[in-house]
Amino acid sequence: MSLDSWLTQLQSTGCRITAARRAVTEVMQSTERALTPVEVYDAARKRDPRLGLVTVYRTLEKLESLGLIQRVHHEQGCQAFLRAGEGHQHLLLCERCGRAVLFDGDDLEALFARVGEQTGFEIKSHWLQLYGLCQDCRTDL
Amino acid sequence: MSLDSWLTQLQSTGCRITAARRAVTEVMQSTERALTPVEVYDAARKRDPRLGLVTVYRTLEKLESLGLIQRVHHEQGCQAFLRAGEGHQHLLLCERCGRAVLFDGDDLEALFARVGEQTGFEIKSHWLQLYGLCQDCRTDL
DNA sequence: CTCCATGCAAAATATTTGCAATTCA
DNA sequence: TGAATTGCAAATATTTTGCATGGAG
Repeated sequence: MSLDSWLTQLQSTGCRITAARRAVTEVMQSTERALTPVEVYDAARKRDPRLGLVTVYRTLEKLESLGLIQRVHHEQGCQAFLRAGEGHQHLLLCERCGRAVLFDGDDLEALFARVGEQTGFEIKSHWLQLYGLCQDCRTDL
Repeated sequence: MSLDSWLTQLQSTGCRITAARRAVTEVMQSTERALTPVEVYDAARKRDPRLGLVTVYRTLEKLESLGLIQRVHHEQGCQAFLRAGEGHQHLLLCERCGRAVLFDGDDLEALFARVGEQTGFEIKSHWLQLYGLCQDCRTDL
């Protein structure tokens, strides 16, 4: 997914393309790690120095509602955002460097069926995140 | 796990058993839903009207560090707490009434092995929550 | 009697809202 | 041009900290 694709999607929902949105979008598009609003703010100000933190919040909200970015949940906090996966993808996060990787998790259906049966619940959605050490950090210790 | 068991565990780490801790513990022990600090505060004040919100925060922190309660993550927020599962248990939450159920998730090992192999990560831990409708809410719609 | 624990008030964070000025289309 | 967007300041919400008092052991 390219920058233009994200901007086009923003535009197609009636948004105008501004310097602020372009800066935030570029940052979120290119990061390997989940970023907090303030981190996005700091990074995006290098592209658009007039950018305000409030606009970062508003733009992140917009990108999230379009499904282009997702919130990443962590022990230490749940304010960080990352580009979203496509389809049934889940997050794998490096505990040391923060790098995030998406992986497919199609083979969870059997588990859901079993749990649904055992509990009487109708399973609607799920949420899975894995934590570990990425290849670089493993060899780097 | 009984109330006394939780209090004993608190005591064994050097904590004194006070009215405040007893009230918060009783609330967390008996709830079917994840509760925010303020919800705990409101419920626990019925048992100990002099209780302050700050003490609720401090007691929840203590219970969490003992592994007796866990934080529950939600789209709407991640401040709610619930009793913790034992062993490899995960959360199943009803989207309508909030009821929480724990289920075993031992059969995720194969998935982790596959993902580890594909990504080069050494998987250390994971985090899974399911969402759906509980039996009551299904028939109740 | 001795500390640990408490509640209050205030500080520190994090996020949202109101609004006049700006700017994209 | 005109409505959407912005940044600022201020309001809210959430969580943490300092400190004098109170209470468990």
